[in-house]
Amino acid sequence: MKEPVKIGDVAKLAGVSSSSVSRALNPDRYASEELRARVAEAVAKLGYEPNAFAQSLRVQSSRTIGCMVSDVANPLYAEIIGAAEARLQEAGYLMVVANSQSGSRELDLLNMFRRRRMDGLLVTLDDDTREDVLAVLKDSGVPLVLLDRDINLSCDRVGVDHRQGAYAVVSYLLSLGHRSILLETPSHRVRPGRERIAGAEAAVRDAGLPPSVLKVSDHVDLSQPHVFSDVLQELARPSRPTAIVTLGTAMLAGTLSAIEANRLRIPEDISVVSIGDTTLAQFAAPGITALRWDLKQLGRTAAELLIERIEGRAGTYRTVTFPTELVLRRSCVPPAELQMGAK
Amino acid sequence: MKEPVKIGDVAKLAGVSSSSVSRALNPDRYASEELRARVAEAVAKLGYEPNAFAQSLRVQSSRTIGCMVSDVANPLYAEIIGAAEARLQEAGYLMVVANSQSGSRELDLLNMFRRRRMDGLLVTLDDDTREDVLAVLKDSGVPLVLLDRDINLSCDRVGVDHRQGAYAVVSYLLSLGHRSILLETPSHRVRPGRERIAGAEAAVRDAGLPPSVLKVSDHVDLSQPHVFSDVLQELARPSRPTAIVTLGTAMLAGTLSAIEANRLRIPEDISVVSIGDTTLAQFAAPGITALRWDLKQLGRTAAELLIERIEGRAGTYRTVTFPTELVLRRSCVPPAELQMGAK
DNA sequence: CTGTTAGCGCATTCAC
DNA sequence: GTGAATGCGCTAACAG
Repeated sequence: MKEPVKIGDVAKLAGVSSSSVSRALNPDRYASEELRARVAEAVAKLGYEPNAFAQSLRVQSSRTIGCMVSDVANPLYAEIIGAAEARLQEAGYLMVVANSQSGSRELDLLNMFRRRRMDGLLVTLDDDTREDVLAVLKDSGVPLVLLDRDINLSCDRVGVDHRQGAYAVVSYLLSLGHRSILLETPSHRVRPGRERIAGAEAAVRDAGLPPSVLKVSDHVDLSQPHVFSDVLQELARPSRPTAIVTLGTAMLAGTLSAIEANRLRIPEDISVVSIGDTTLAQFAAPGITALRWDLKQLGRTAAELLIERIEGRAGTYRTVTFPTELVLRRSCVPPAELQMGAK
Repeated sequence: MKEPVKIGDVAKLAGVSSSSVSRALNPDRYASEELRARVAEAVAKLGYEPNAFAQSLRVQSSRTIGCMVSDVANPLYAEIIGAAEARLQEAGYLMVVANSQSGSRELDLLNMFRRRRMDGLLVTLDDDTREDVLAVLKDSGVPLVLLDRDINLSCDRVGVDHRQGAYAVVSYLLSLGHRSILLETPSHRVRPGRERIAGAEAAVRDAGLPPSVLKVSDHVDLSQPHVFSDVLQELARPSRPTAIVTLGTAMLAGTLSAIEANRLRIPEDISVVSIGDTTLAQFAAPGITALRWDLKQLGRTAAELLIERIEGRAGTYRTVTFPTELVLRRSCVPPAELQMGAK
């Protein structure tokens, strides 16, 4: 391997004390121009990089933030993380990212973060109601930004207006004449699930229709095979849904497979709406009407709030909620019994 | 915030010295059962978490590995990263992930990693040929696993057999009768690009056909809009391709958009193959024939190689290459002029 | 088996 | 403006 060059080596080469090197390297501290120049030269020659541990130990700040999500590979998260990381980089922070494996590792990970004295946390829990996780989070002692979660904690939040979004989606389907709608969503254990369900139910209510119009199937396991078998089952019922609303991730893939397996055609036999405008929704056959929101902006904002809080530039806790927009494609038409013309 | 409890506090409460606490907390070190018990109790009562900086400073190991990719949100990377992170977690490592923003930040990030004394690196460069980046990598002094890159460095590697894959894809298209194939791929600045191009060219050669059968369009910008306009242009030529091969990421999305914008039908008017079996390829209209490889296994293996190397259990440098498999779907048929029957 | 001492590499007092 | 001493929290020698 290599020799780790330390501040003393630089000092020796530059013919100054190590405190001078430290000062020369720190922009907002006294140091003559000449000293800075000599130090810079020595640093370059030696390829010196300060040891961040020693710095952190001294300064009590790691310039690292921890990010915990249930699954990094979920495209909805990946986009957010990418944008957040970019913003953090600009501000000189590094980001640690950790999969909580659908919640099972949340406690361990949070403790890991604590040991490393993360300056801040970007978190999306797998279950808003787990008291033990909440407790750890509460006395973690560092700024926290919640990603689309709603737990009883003093912290900043960014989220999506899923309620309004689901309301819009379901209203749209009702207006087309659908009276048997299946909503496939993550469970009410997390905010998006709860809000979505509430929004969908409100739409039915406001339309003066009975609750039975809406069937909610909420999942903890969001994987493609799991959703596949669930939708398959729903399609097998005598009163099968005429429209399905589902997340635009692997859940949409599972749903589309199940529809295909049943030899149903979209939209003639069944309408589909994707929650989240993924490339999958855009290019599926046919294009899937989707609820869109700005993932990049969300990630960036989360990072922004966190940075401001860490650097003491933030006041009262803020909640930024992003609106959604319904993108119409060809996957939705009135239910078969209302369709006129050919067939 | 909160009071940071340190080892001394635990020692005091347990009525022992801080070295005893340290020992009691470290499994492979002498300590009586009674001591361990008392310390454990004090730790629990105080909610003590050792300061990882102090530990790292002392032990000269961060138990953190740095991962740098051009874009975390690229589903092909996201999957790999997720799997690698899971394996690293098992081994007690945390993973820092950083976007190199298509290469522009590689140098900075590598230096950041060095400051933090990462125990190992998982890296995929944006350009295999940049000498400055290579130099930094070379004397980074820590174990490195290259993800599908091929640079002149002593390190472990995991990769995909893109050459064989591209060979298979192009051979297949040629066998269908295509004589004008467009390959959309990342540039020859990176291994996958080079290998792919070489494999495709070999397939043409081995079929005894002239090189002009294959048109390679290699990109540095892999974004959807960029590929869209490129493909649009290619489709506008008098001798437009009868088959397109493209990456299954945003590039595929861009390609499909361009085809759609041209009102061409897949596969009647044009055949399409996706390199990488993404959900997009699976559910596009119609299903896109795709080249598949095991991303999860690749990520996991990368982590594995790195861990073994860090822990001194590795000998000579290894290169693990994953095979590809062609998944046939409905997006490929003989070119229009060879099709019989209707139309 | 346990307590005492020292030092990991750096930033920061305090003198000069 | 710069150098000498001190300590961030921890683990590893060394004694006992």
